[in-house]
Amino acid sequence: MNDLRAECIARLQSAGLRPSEPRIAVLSFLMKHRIHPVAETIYKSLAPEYPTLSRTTVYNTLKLFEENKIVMSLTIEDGELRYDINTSFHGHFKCRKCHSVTDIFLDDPSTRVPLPQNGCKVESIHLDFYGLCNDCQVEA
Amino acid sequence: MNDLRAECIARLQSAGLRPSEPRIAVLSFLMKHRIHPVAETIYKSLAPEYPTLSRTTVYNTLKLFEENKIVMSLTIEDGELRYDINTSFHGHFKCRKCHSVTDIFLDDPSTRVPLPQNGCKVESIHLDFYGLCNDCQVEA
DNA sequence: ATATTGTTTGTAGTGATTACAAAAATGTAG
DNA sequence: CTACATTTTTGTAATCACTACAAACAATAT
Repeated sequence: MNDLRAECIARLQSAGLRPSEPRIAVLSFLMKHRIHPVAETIYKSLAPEYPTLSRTTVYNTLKLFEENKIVMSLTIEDGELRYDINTSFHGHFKCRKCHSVTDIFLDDPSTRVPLPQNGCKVESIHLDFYGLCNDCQVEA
Repeated sequence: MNDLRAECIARLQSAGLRPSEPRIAVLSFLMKHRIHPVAETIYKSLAPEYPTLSRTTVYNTLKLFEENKIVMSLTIEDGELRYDINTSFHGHFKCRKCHSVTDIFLDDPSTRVPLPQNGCKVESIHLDFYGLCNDCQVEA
């Protein structure tokens, strides 16, 4: 179980960030639970184990991670900023019933996602799908 | 200039909505200015001509339009819900400098956008590009 | 040890959106 | 036309995610 912790520490250090307890905790959560959580989810999950942890710290830490390319943020739906530990290009699917967000991996995204042909300089791409996930189709 | 007004009225009626003045005004704005505006932009723009118009009415009207498939909403960036009068599938480009949002049309989206292969039922797709638009590259 | 810098915390604020209930407008039945 | 019902609009207050800020705390350097 300390493999994860050690990996998080190494990852923080190689990004030039001090491996403080809150940072390790947030990063561990993201590594362990690949659910594209919002800040509040992380805070609620960590609060019991880290009683002094502040909501603000979670927000700050996530922003710091994003600036340092440790995570990327997702704006799949308005009013909730989600975070993804996987920074390589892939799509996302959000279920309108259970609200879960899952990764959609594409074999060769560079050839399959059409790019704008109007001369603008594309720096990042978001591909989001909405609908009903496997589980929710059954009960729908 | 009354062509637009007449068209808006017809469009509202065919959606089963009463063509009230605020509804015509909001719809006309969306038809005329294809800038994917947020509610506030529409409100600020219409307020001078319709002094009694309420911000709430703009929000309500946009939500009503969306429910009736007259517009679609875009969550390109968190904290701002934009509205698009073009409900057919196309992508969007948002410039990080001037914040403008432009349409990206794709020749044959169904064949070019990769779909999830995991059995989930896709009901809508959002394809968003971020970067520098033509104009902003020059001054960058 | 002390100064300096970096990190965390709690509170208060912001800004977009929504809830709600009253007021106004519109439609309908007698 | 008039009275009543329904729909639409309005303004205020509330909500919710997020951020600003400054104090408290921790780590590191001199």
